[in-house]
Amino acid sequence: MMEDILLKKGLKQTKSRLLILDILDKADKPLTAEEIYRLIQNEEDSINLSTVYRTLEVFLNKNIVQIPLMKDGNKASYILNRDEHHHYLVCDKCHKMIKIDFCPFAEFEKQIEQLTSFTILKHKLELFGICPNCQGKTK
Amino acid sequence: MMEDILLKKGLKQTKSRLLILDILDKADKPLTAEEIYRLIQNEEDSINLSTVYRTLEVFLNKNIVQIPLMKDGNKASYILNRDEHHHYLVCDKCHKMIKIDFCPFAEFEKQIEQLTSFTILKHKLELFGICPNCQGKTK
DNA sequence: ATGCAAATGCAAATCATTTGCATCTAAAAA
DNA sequence: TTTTTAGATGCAAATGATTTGCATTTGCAT
Repeated sequence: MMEDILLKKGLKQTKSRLLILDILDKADKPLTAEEIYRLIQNEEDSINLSTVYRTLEVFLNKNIVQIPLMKDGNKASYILNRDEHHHYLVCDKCHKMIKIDFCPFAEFEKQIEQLTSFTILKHKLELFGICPNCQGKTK
Repeated sequence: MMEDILLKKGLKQTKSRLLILDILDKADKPLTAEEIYRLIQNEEDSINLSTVYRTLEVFLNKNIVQIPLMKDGNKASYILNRDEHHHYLVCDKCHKMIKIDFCPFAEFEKQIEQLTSFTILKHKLELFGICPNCQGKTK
């Protein structure tokens, strides 16, 4: 389960880390540091916002989380690193976000490696469009 | 040419705008506001950093520029919106950045539209890896 | 040439994120 | 189990990117 990951990565098991892992595990969308902080406050527990930032930084270095996109283009948002690979599609009007469970870039990456001699480690893809609800609306 | 774009978009022709357009036109990599500001200072001309930000915001709204990626994950960087479509590959070690001139996303886009009922307007793809020079180096 | 809306410079404000430092705590050592 | 200590946390202040208020200037339509 989720808690074991701290042991596996050689990290101390602290209240903050367990809370943040739990929040991320339950989330189905990327969350910003601020959002994680607020969600933890909602559960009567309380940890400091800098602790959230510091914890996320540790998790990032240990590959426990990743930042698939910048919310509103300016806030890092985090998801747990699961084995699945997916991307997000965001509505330009209402900002609704949905997960896209497949990705056509595996093939592409090989081509790029041959072309550039880089070793490709990862990619970030963000999709933007208009959701069904907002289509037809003026603005 | 480049200058006409202001007329076409119904924007006043000012020194700042022309300078910024010129810098972006000559650039072969995305530039941050700060970088544009510095490059303009180097050419003996001088405009204010807030003007750079305000100008880029106007250009963004008029689709004259786009932000293909966040430099170092935290600074918006801008390129001119040309008709070509491309992406960038960044070395995780030395941060060298190269342009990738093709993108297999067109077919994928249709599938996503059918799957989600969204209308896809654009996508951002960032590639990360290790460049030939840095391969084999320890850190 | 004139007038005005829009653009600019400058300084201060804002917002996300980071950091210094004193204190606390998980987990290794005794 | 108690002791020890490196690492984690809280709090407040600092930082860095970006935005904004306001007085002044400038492009361009009349």
